[in-house]
Amino acid sequence: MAQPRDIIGRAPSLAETLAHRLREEIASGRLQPGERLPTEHQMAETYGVSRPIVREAVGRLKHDGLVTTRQGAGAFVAEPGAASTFRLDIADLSDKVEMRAIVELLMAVEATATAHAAVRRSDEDLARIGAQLDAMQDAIDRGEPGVDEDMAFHRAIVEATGNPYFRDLSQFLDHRVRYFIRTARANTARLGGLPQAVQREHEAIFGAIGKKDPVAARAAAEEHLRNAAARLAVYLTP
Amino acid sequence: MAQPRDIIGRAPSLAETLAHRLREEIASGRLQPGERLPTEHQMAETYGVSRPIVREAVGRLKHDGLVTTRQGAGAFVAEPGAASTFRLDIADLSDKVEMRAIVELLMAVEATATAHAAVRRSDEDLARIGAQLDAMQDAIDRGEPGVDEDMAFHRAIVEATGNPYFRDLSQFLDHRVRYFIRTARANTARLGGLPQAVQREHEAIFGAIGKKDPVAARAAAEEHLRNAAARLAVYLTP
DNA sequence: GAAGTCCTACTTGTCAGGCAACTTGGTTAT
DNA sequence: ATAACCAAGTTGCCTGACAAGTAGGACTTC
Repeated sequence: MAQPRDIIGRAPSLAETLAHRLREEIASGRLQPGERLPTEHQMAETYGVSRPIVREAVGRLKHDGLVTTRQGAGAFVAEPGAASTFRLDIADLSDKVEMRAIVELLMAVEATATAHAAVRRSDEDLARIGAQLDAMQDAIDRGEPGVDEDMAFHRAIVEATGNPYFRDLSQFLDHRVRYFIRTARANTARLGGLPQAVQREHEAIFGAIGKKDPVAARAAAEEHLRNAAARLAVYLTP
Repeated sequence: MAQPRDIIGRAPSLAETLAHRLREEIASGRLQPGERLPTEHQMAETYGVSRPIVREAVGRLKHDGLVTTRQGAGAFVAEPGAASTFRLDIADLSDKVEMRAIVELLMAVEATATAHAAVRRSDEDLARIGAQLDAMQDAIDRGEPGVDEDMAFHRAIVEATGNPYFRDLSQFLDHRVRYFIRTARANTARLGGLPQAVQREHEAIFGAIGKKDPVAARAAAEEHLRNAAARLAVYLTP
């Protein structure tokens, strides 16, 4: 079986490789929904691996909701939509186009989340957001970049939406973007650009949420993310 | 080891159960990033399962990017942000609140995608979208609900964004919502309500994209999804 | 005494074989 | 013809083992 390299250059396990192949078989439609997969013994033979490896690979697809297994009956590919995971594998971490696409998605989610937060936030939510804003200001005054405080500020906002899926997806994308930047350019700790500029944008967002103005909140969030993307761009290859 | 039931009532595999526990350990912070997990032998003993089961569980976390393993060294929990999958596990399929939260997220993604499509669409994109619109009309004329055509119409739009992440997430959420409705209420084939009403909303979206008007496109998409959510609500428990 | 080298215990990756639980389809008995 | 039954096949799980790689201590050498 072919042994492709992962993004770090390490050889993935046999199970990972086989899972990837099966995933492609399903995605391409060569394995139709409802169709039964070959038995574990057959797959073990055709791919030249042992049965535990096949089990591990099938287990991952099952984990992702792509197949279901019935003891004694076999493994069947699930219908599209049964998949319970959204996979965000980025080909080239340092590619500007890729990063722009991700940030664009983050912008859509977080801008809408901010608008929702403006409408639904309780006074306690607002207080929590304000506290994080102050914490960030304190960090800036101490001369720190305030990365953690920055993240906590945004987290407090998406928490205020009251929609756990918004919160989780937003956090996921946010972490992902920051992580990629960090690995692509390990030098800079200042992810958000000049802290003062970031803080002013944060204050605009906070103000809109305080006034319960969803349109202004969305606009402020979009402006903030647009600027953040522009600041990040300098770290990326053209 | 406790054997919880999954949403369908089947007992998940031991590996799935263990993976879930480890996932919680990480999410809760009891296992800090960079920290080493117990060895497979230790985990096998403490959880009362065999090593292959532990391997399968750890393999899934590795698959999701939550841990990394180094042969001879051990398994280490990755830093937040390294996770490459976004999980969308819904507790209660027929719960109105859950469904509303999901649809709200879908609305954010798809409305923004529609706005982007309006700005960036090529003439070929527009033609493809129009073709799907016509196909849906044909299906309606034949007295069919046109579910597949409906999905194809939306797919053509998100394709036109030129952003694969928008496309994939949109498709994922769309599939997910339709799937849940289908399983929660297996009776109805007409997911979208009256086809004529759906079609009129589709035409509004198409018109806005044709005029390259992002604001109108967003509004039309939001209107469409709001109505779709309202139509779905009758199938759900209060 | 300090530095470098080697070696051993440990950990993960993989394999082989086997038993239990379950499904399925055909066979047999009624 | 129908119902009960059985046997082959499949997944779920386990034990035991070996190979490959890591890490830390012991040993040698300067």
